[in-house]
Amino acid sequence: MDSDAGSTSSRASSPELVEGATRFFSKKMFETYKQKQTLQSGDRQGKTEKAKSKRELTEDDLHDLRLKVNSRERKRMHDLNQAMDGLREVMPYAQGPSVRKLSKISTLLLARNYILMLSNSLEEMKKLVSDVYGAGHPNHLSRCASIGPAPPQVAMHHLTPSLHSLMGTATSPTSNSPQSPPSSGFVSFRPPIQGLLKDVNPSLHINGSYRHFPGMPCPCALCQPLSTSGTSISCLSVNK
DNA sequence: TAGGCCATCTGGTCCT
DNA sequence: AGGACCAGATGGCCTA
Repeated sequence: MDSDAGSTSSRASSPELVEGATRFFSKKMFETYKQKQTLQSGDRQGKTEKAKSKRELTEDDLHDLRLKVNSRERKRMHDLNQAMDGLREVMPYAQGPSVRKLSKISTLLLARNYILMLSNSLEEMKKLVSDVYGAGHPNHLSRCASIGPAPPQVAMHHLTPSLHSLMGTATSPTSNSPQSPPSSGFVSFRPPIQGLLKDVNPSLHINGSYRHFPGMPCPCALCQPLSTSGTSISCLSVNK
């Protein structure tokens, strides 16, 4: 039997199962399967070489074949679920043992909206950067723009409201806009910013090795807002 | 208890 | 021929 046949599932939902090596194959299903095989082999008698070779399979061979196919299919679905978990991990929503995980459909819909939101934010930031750099600060441009666009933090202020509007139900599970995923999995909203920024060392930018993340504010001193009031776009303006 | 979600089995189809 | 992919069927678990 395939080594994967013993892989665990988060749910024990199988019907009555045969013991031991055939534990993933229900007795009822196997009986049904045997009956079908008998009928089919009778119907197709002499039709094709393929059918003939199948008829020659013993009951045990058919059973083993079925187990093998089932095992592969289980493994395929487990891989798919792993990928789905990987997607959940990078989605901006509350995660933890006390939080019900997103359903598959919610995960996919949220991922779609998240990608759309990021694309929109990126476009907005590109516009802002081009506007600002159009009347640019020569010194700042020489240090930051050559590495890549250092998005103004004003864009980040737009980010969270955009996410909330796109996800709709993140904080108010009763509303359901067409853009919003089903509300069942949502408890609260966790912006992804902290996680993306946590490994960034602000000092790196000064010596030119800081890597700008698309959509992320530059943490270097040059790019910090001058004050906490108003928009931080001033860090990129010629007035700085 | 109904409905949502899920895991699993299964047969068909397509691809290598 | 064997494997991957897909969709339908089935039944279990959980929640409102």
